[in-house]
Amino acid sequence: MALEHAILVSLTERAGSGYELARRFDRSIGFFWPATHQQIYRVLRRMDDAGWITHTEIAQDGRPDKKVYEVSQDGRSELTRWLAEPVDPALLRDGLAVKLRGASLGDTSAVLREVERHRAEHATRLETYRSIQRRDFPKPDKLNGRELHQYLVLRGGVRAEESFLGWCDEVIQAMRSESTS
Amino acid sequence: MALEHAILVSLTERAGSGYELARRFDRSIGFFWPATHQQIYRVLRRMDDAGWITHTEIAQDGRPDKKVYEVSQDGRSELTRWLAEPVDPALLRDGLAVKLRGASLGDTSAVLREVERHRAEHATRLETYRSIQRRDFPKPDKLNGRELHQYLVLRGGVRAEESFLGWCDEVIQAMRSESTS
DNA sequence: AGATGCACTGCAACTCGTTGCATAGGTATG
DNA sequence: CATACCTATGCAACGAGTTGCAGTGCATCT
Repeated sequence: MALEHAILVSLTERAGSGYELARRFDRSIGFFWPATHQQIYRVLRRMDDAGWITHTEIAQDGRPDKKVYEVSQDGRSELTRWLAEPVDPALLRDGLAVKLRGASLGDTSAVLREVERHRAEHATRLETYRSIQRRDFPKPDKLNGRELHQYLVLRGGVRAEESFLGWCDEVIQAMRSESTS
Repeated sequence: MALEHAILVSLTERAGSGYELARRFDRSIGFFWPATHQQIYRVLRRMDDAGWITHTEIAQDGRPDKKVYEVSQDGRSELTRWLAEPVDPALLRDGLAVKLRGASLGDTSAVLREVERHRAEHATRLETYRSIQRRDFPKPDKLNGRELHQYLVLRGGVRAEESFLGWCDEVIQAMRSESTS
């Protein structure tokens, strides 16, 4: 019961087709709530049936018609209702931690290489978030309302990636000095 | 394809019944790979069918018989195979971030209270991890092998919760000073 | 000319994960 | 004495999420 709400938030900011939503998820809200185009299409249909959104078919030449969705009054009510309701705190679910815990039952150096690979991946994501921050929020002190909230969400991403990165470094260092001792 | 492996890691450390595994998940490995008893029972059966584990039925009086599972040779091979294979870096999936992004479409102060609630929850988890660290790993410099790896996993939990906590504080501060300006 | 890729929607089949319930005797709490 | 929780396993039903495939037509690369 939450992809619905992520879509409502995104569609309230701007109407769009399923495809456009999927692109947006790849670039922004999906950093914190990942979803594939398949999930999005299915949920859009369900939301349409429930009356939370309406669509307008737009004929295009050269490519298939698209359905542009908008949030209805019912959808807006549902969104405000949900905003006032508690959500579960984010749970970690990290395969790398499981591997690390089992590392001594297999090839420890392969696990170490895996940690190094994850380190690189997290560094890339961190750089992505930081460049968005530089581009869209150069003066964070001046923000308020929706822009402030978007900035704060991005800060969460930056902090999470910094934390992962620091952890990878700690693990790499500990495992290296162990194997040479 | 990963709860299997978390179970293999846990069962390799010690044999146990489905119920015991579910308790263990609540207290340790499940911090990084949550699972309910239902999931665990179902996956145990599948793993048993695949020959990765074997079970011994143990009659008990006063309570139902239990099946104690052990990792087989095939299970050990599967585990080492998996350890050498890449896993996807952990994805965030945080309902609070979605709410924050939509905060200005509803009751902003309700969202702020929600952030405060999450802050308290993360502080509790952090204290849990820290007390495990104090109890089980008072001298982290001396560790190696399996114990070192367990310690490092716990460090990941500590870092993640510290990061969430810091984020909550940043959000709370920014939202409070906005509403009074 | 042929291959690849993008824009756009969607079906089908599957696994993963959650929730509610059932059973059954035990022990602890009020 | 009643209520509730603990141990222990499991079914049934549902919703969430993934993967593979399919079709159309234009644009771009080789």
